[in-house]
Amino acid sequence: MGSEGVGALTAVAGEAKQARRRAGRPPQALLSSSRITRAALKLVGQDGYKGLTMAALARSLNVAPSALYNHVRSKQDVLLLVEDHLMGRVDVSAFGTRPWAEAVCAWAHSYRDVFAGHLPLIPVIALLPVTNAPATITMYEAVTRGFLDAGWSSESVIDAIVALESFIYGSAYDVNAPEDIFDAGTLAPSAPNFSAAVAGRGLRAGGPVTVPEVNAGPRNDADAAFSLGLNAMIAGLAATLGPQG
Amino acid sequence: MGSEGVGALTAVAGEAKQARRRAGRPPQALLSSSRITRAALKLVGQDGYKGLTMAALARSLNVAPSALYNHVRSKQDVLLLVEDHLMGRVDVSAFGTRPWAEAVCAWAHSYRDVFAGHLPLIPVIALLPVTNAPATITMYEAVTRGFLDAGWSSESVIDAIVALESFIYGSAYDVNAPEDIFDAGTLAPSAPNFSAAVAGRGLRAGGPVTVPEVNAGPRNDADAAFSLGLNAMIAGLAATLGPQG
DNA sequence: TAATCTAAATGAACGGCATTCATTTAGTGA
DNA sequence: TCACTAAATGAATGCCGTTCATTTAGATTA
Repeated sequence: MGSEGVGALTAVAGEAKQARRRAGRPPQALLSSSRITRAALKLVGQDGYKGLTMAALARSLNVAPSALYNHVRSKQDVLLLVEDHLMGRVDVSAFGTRPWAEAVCAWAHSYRDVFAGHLPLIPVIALLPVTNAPATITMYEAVTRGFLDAGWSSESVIDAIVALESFIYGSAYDVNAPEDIFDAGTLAPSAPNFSAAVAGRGLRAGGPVTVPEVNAGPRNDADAAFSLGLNAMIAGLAATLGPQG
Repeated sequence: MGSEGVGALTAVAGEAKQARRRAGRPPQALLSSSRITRAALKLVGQDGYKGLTMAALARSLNVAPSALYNHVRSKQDVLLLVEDHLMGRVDVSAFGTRPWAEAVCAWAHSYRDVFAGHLPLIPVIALLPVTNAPATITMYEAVTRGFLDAGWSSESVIDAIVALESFIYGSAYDVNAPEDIFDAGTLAPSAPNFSAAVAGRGLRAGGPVTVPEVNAGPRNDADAAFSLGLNAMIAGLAATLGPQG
């Protein structure tokens, strides 16, 4: 019964070449939402989202593709599962322990960093209702509390959060932009100011590529633009809050 | 020769049921980048991006799907063509005629409005190099000039533009979010502050759904969040600019 | 306990998709 | 005139998400 029945017909050493399971409901359920979520996340970690296909997901769970549809209505459902799981990794701990501006800053950075590695989920977050996405709702609750505690009115919190989120989503894309995204190529002469500004970008303290270090993972420009925009928006929002409560 | 050869075998009245063209290079080229772009745009206007397939595109141009690949390397190329065309619709005219903050505001609104109807292009804009996207480069040049004229340094313009663009992309998604995106459903009790704030959203001057009018096209909440965030970021950026030039 | 219902698996399809390739034809330059 | 290249057709490929009939096992009910 509990023997897991991993019997290969002729168990060749090592290679987990599973025996073909015969049709019909198995004694122990092979699939569940959380198993599917974990497998999907693992697949994405290996091959990215191009590797996340229903067939590959099924194979990684040692199951026929059609079996997935007993637990999930569509591939979108899988994406929603993954999205909600990842939302649990967004750090909201600064709300309640740090002042509002700092907390927003920490939350936003964490949020962006989590989803910069999961761009195909952004349309899912931005467009799908949060119903049945418990971790997502938990995150929103924590952030809302942080805003209310800082003096925000109930009527304007959501707009402020949405504005910040919009910026975060766009910034997550930017993290994945190639280094030469603003390379005008042969058309550079027709856009002299722009080209010069692109060339002069990152002439910041610390230099551009002067210090290779370990090459700093993602692009450094993206971080600079993110910090600039985030600080600006936080300051601007704080100013909005000030006069009228 | 120049007769266009639209000869149906038995020309039944009206219905443009084209005769099958025989294989081989036609006397007059049937395709070009601009024809492909226009056809793609028309298709998208009719059926949205789900309707934009290479097969449908070919059919609308009265051509075999494989013929497209003589003018375009991939479907991504088609998307890039469309993207660059649309970028020409983004209004940059306020730069040079209005003060910086106003110009940025007008540009950002126009930018968001154009691409809110073309969400699948956002990954294309955000991730693909601008090389060979002349209208896009032209847009950036105008915006860069506007920033430089307002006193921005060449080293920080691009970061500021990228920050604003990130916000714009995210906001374009938000325009398309369903009304009930923040509906927590059965989990609402577990997130009381959030749920209350969602319910209290849009209790602004003018009311929420009090005045149906023509139902105002896209969601009103999206506009409120966009304005709030945009004004905040513009104010914050202007403050950054002030002290250090 | 027997009969029925439902949950969860298989495996064979399906239609749609982007893309490739061999082939054909027409213009172009040596 | 002859090669070369550009631009079309049409058949084929492989992948992908999804559906459906079928099978088996557990759960519920008579």
